[in-house]
Amino acid sequence: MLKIYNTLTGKKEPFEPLTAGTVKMYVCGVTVYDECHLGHARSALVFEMIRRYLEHSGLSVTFVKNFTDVDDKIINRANELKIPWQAVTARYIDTYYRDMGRLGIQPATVEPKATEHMAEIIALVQVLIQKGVAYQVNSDVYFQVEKYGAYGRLSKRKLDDMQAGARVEVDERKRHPMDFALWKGAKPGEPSWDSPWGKGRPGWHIECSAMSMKHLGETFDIHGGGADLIFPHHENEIAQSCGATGKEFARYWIHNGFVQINQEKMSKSLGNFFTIREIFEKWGYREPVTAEALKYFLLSSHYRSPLNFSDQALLEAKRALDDFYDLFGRLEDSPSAKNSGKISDNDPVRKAAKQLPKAVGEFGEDFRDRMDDDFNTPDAIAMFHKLQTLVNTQLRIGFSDDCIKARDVMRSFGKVLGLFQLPVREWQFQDRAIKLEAEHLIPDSELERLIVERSEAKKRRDFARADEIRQALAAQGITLEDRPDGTTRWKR
RNA sequence: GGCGCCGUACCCAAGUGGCUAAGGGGGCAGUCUGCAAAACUGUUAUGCGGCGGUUCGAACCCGCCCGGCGCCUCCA
Repeated sequence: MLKIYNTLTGKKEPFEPLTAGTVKMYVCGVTVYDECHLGHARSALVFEMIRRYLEHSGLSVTFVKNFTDVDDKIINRANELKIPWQAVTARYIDTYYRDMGRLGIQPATVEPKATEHMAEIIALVQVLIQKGVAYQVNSDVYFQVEKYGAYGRLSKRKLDDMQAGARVEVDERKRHPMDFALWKGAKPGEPSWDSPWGKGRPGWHIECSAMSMKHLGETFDIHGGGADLIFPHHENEIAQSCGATGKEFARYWIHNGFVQINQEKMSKSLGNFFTIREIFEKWGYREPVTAEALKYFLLSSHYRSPLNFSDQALLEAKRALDDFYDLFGRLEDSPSAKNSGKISDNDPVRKAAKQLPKAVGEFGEDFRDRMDDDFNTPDAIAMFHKLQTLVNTQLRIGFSDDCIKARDVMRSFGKVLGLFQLPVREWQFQDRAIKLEAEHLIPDSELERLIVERSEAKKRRDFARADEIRQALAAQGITLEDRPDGTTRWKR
């Protein structure tokens, strides 16, 4: 039974979709005024993992992820760049898809844009006015928070508490300082749409209410986003949506934790962020390799925890994956290789290897147990490591079919996490600086020639020459491994 | 000021009432190897920020304290 931590209740709850067998989920996407940074990558990856796991569990998932493409920040950016605001949104929607593509993130089922839902937005604002929970001031429309009794439920705060310390601009036109804009009248030159209140544009939160209700219905299962959206964005979405329909809005609220740099939140305002593009460009590996290292890194801590990013942390992730791909590679190269001569029958290795079939057989169930516990990906990843060790242990004795079964299990369940999907030959093993040099210095044909020469040198016991070749290659980032069957493997 | 989260080994990180506190990295010692590499084995927290309390029993619950972070303003 899947349990999900629900921000609304502050508890892990059994997940029971509204309609058995299906899940309707909405995740706040990006406001397209700048390039995505690692924080966006985490959010995207976390919810992709959740979606995949739900699908893996046999549920049919409708996943909606929006673009907010009208907003003050977009207008500001357009002014800065002296280009039309539509050019800003078009540019950053492109870079969004470029970055998500690099990360290997699939598109959502529906990816609606705010600008394409003006009719729904305006209709929703009208309903709120009719219901008496919103009011018009000149060409603006505000939501009246005091009319919504449960305001503050999601973010666990009271209107009175917020008043006390909030640095709210004094706006005499608002009936309560926390009232927020549903519709903003347009100044000359700003993007605008016709409405009953004159030309204007939607406030920040209303587009998500309109789009989620249009594509998923008035009540749906999961609503997600970064933890910084809890207040005010999601709180206001709930107020608007429930205010309009009188029904429950989203039933489970899922929020991912922040990416941090030196223990501080990565954010635009602090200026301590890395864009996804920067990471891919600076890191030096091919994109699928960098993407997988990022995924491993981001999923190796729980989705709700803060996660400190550093070059070293990413390298650790990369190295962990090296070991998995190395194992996959050894299974492909010569699965018939035997190495059992030196292992006696009562060696502990033999006993340990006996656990492999059981571990393979129970992997699926164990995986489900851990993922069912609020998507415990770090615990799930630990299982992969355990299985990896068991396969390696078995390989010390000799190849068995269970090794292949284990590999298939790892690759198949790895798919849920977006891991272990690359062909081994596309993985890159050595550190990037060395690798970049090596690519230019040694052609494969020359490499093969040296390996043959070394192997001949070894045969005539000319170890000096053999070592000379090994060291020369090592200097260029190529590692040689002599295998039990007499062949030599190399890794860059 | 209000609300909330977190503090587990050298580093990263699971575990939230009950067998010897997962897993990874690193270190050390072995096995294997012509030498290596890789892999495997053992080892590295009588203790989970501190002090009290509840309990037969707590890293896990309660209280206080110390330290860090977040939200309350745009933010994934």
